[in-house]
Amino acid sequence: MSVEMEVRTGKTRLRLWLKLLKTSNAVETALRDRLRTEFGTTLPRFDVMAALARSPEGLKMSELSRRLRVSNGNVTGIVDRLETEGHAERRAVAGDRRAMEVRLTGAGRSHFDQLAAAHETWVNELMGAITEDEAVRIMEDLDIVARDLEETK
Amino acid sequence: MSVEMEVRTGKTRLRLWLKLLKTSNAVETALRDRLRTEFGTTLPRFDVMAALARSPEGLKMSELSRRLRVSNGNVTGIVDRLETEGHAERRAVAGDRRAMEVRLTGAGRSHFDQLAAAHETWVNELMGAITEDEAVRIMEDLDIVARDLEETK
DNA sequence: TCAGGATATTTTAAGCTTGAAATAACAGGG
DNA sequence: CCCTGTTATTTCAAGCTTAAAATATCCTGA
Repeated sequence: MSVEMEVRTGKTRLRLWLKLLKTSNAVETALRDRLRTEFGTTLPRFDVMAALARSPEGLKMSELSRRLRVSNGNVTGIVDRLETEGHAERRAVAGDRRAMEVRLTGAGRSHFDQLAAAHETWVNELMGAITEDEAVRIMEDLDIVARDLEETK
Repeated sequence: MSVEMEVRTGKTRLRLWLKLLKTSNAVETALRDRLRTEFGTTLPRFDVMAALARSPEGLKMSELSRRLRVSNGNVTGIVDRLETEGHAERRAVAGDRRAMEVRLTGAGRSHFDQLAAAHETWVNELMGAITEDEAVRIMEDLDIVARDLEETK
């Protein structure tokens, strides 16, 4: 590859990254706004509830932290708020006094079901411009980026 | 389109969104970490410096806020820190006592040049898996999503 | 001129985020 | 049984982020 080509490739990737960032921030902001105005909640709380909804038997704080790829201290604060709202609860883990198991309450579960339905509708609407084939193609590309990143780390 | 197709399309778009979010968060985290460990700075400060670097004549706070699409109050805090570091400075605007013009200092400019070079290298490395053609294709798709979003808003 | 609306910026309160330090409890070897 | 290293969680300090309120200034039409 010529020097000129390398330079162009470089700039193209930088441009791609900037557009990727801008678009995903814009979509994320739209979702955040709707969660806030229509349901009075936040994306982090939604993410935690989604993880809990997938594990009705409950998850330990550290497991939640690992799955969501956020710090332990972060999860503490978000679960605190969910607990205050009555959407989640902590319970002691039998046989390990260090650990706490978190699960959705009944109210949390029905609240989440509403959120999840609205969320899926919004995403379909926001990403409506992308065809099924393109979506698959892009996901394959992103998979490689994500895998490279995982390996490097 | 059949009901089954619609359902599948929906799930594909949701999956695409989740992957898009995950990948861009992962890339962003990698960039953040490197800015922190190698240069002791942050992505928001880098973004502000990048905007200032493009306008050597200076930018008003509100103009900075508009270009970066972040709140006014946010810009206030970031510029405060850049100023403390000696990388940016505020100056009164002739003829409008409400406004402040921000610009990079000499030190800020040379610091930014280093950051920008490293940043471009990192992005090339992180996005290396994507070919030039694919990059162009994805950018076109994302453009439509971004444009739809802009219109809706 | 001056009242009222618009504009520029900062302040404030609340929440999210991290990395690092602090607590507490567990588990295994000696 | 105790020492030591590990694991689970919380606390802390700092920074980013927003929306909304507060300040200060500008501008325009009556």
